Amino acid sequence: MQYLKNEVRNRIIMEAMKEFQDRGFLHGSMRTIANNAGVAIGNVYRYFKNKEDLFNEIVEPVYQCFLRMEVHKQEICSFEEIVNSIMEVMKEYKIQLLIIVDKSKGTKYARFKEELTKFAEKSLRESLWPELQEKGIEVKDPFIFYVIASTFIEGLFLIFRKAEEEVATRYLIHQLMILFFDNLDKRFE
Amino acid sequence: MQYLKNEVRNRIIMEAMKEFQDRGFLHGSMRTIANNAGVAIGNVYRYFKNKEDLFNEIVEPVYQCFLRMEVHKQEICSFEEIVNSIMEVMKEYKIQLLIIVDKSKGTKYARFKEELTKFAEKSLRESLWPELQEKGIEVKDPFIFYVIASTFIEGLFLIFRKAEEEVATRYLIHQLMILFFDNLDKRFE
Amino acid sequence: MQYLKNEVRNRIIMEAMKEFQDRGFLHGSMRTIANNAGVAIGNVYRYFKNKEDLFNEIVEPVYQCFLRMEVHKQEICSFEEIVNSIMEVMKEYKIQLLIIVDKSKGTKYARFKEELTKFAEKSLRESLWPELQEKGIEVKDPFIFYVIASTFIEGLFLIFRKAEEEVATRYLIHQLMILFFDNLDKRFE
Amino acid sequence: MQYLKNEVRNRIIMEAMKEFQDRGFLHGSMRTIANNAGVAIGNVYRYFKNKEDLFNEIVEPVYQCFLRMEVHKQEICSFEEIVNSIMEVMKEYKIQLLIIVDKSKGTKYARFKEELTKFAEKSLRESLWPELQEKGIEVKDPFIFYVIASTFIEGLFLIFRKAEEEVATRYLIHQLMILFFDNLDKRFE
DNA sequence: AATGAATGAGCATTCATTCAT
DNA sequence: GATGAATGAATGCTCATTCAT
Repeated sequence: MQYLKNEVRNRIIMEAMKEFQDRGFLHGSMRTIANNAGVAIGNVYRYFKNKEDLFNEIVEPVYQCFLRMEVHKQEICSFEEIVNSIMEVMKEYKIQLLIIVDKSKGTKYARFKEELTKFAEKSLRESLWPELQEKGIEVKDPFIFYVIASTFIEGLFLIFRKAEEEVATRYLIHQLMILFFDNLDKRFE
Repeated sequence: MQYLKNEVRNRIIMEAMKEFQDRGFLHGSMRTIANNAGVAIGNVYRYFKNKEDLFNEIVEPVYQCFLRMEVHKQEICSFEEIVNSIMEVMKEYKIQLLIIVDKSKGTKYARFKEELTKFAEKSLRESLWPELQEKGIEVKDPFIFYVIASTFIEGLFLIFRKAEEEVATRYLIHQLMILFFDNLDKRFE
Repeated sequence: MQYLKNEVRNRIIMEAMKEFQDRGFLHGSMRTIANNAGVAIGNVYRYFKNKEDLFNEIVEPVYQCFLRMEVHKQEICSFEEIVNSIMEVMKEYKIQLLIIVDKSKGTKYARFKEELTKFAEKSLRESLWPELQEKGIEVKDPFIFYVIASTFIEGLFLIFRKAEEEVATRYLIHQLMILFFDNLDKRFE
Repeated sequence: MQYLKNEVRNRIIMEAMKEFQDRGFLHGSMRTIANNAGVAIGNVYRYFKNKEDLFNEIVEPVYQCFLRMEVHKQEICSFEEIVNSIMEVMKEYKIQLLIIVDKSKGTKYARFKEELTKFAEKSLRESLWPELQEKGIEVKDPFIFYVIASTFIEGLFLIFRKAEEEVATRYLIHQLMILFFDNLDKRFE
């Protein structure tokens, strides 16, 4: 580590985030990243082994957060806790989270949103099903739970994408949760 | 030789739909389309100026429906009518609709889902706002209407993507509408 | 197969042979081959899947000959028959043989000369050893058999590399065999 | 700081020898050499102008020996003396000799083995020709002398490459010389 | 004297598009 | 009308070499 190194690394990471955000992993161009970072293409490869590695470097911290979440399933399995976890990650890694969710086709993270959704669905179903059975409500097609989980998560990320200020974000997510889950069981009647 | 021409044209369109559905506009391969259509690659370019044009040809009818919907907004501005329109389009142009929604990255239709959402949002907002104001309910951030519209539309397409049988589809969409809009105003209180 | 095709293919093969002969597989440049063949680089890949495939196309026939030779070991195991086989191949595939022998580093054929040498050594040893034992001659280091086989084969290819006319080639190889093998057993005494 | 400089220089040379021995001039990596020598890559270029120069530095002494041999040809023209010279060089510069012979593709020494062979051939021819003419033996194609020289030298280096112990090496070379040159003239009859 | 970050030409390969036949 | 051979710009990546520190 000599002069500049970290600054250059950061510049590359920043431009890579822009590029992957714009064009996704598959179409993001290493040359474009290098040019925009004001760095020769060869130099990028001093900092990152290859395109996949550069992508991973951006996105791995976010992924690790979710692995940890899955490990602690027992304790935090309530839907609200999942949402809190996501928001926690969001605070620190906004762009990275949006990249792993929207732009990771072609990488090992490609199914991240799907996994996240399945995880959320499971939690949702586990909390809702007993309630509904108690009330004698029959759910004809359980795929609806997946739809709820998926659209809710979509809504969450929509807010994140748009969000610039924390108070507004909190309000929107709070509102979203009310809209989605307040008296949710009654709406199945 | 108009008949022959149309037959070839249709074969190309059909294989293009499969290819774009599978791999999206950006990754869909003209060569693959030509091969699967049993047509020389050069001949594809007699029927369609280029890849974008071929894509447009597939997707434009769906887009036109949407444009018409926008033009007639006075008459069909209720949210339910929008949903009905989408379902109408869906019946005739299922694959095309899913392509324009999911696989149009890299084309001028890339923002279709967004536009559709904005349109739906407007309608939703127009029907909801007066109701809420009557009740003296204040909505701090109207972006929430966009979120509702977007997630609902997401849910709709989720069901379409999954759907194989009409009865199940209808049930799921019915359920979805109840979950999203039943007593929606109360959930803002 | 339309106009020109075979002619172009041959031109590519010919220039590839020159290039691989000059610079070996690893350093031979596809661009150079394309340029010298008067063909766009992309077009080369219509005829050959990749560099390795182009190399194989050149060299595989020669390799097949030797596989056949190994299969028929029982019948043609005498050293002279091996030489005859090599010469047979040489007549048809001179450059190809020299390429597989000298320029195949980086391909699956890289150990071809070594294998050929081992094969020749085995045959030589099997014919020589009994003779020597009969005469009570002790060979302190059997590596000498490998050296004989290897240098002889080297000599063979040297002649091939130089050879332009068949009569001269035949004479040289005849002479080489006399020099190497005439009274070879006596020279161990 | 001459002492320090020489120590570094030697370390570079040593690691370069290993690298060129392993991977040849063309594939040998300056970075690897620098790393293994525990020296910054830039510093290598203070000691050696470029890769070729570093290679030359390793190999030049051996080449000089050969040049001296050529200059003194009047005195040392007998074939045996050439072999002795090679073995002399071998003792001091084993690795360097094997490098210049086997790994110099891409450098000005690429044809070293050929030159050496030509030199040996000349000497061989000069000693053999009169003998043969005396006996009235006609050699149809004098290229055979080149072949003998070349294969013999090949054998020599084969033994050197394999050799680990001096006694075995001496025995093998002795055996080789008998096999190649004992009654060589008779084998032309 | 020494460092290692930076450079950029080079590589094999892909693919939308063109055009001679 | 139709063919598919030909084009060449673009991709990810490597590595000898340079140069600011």
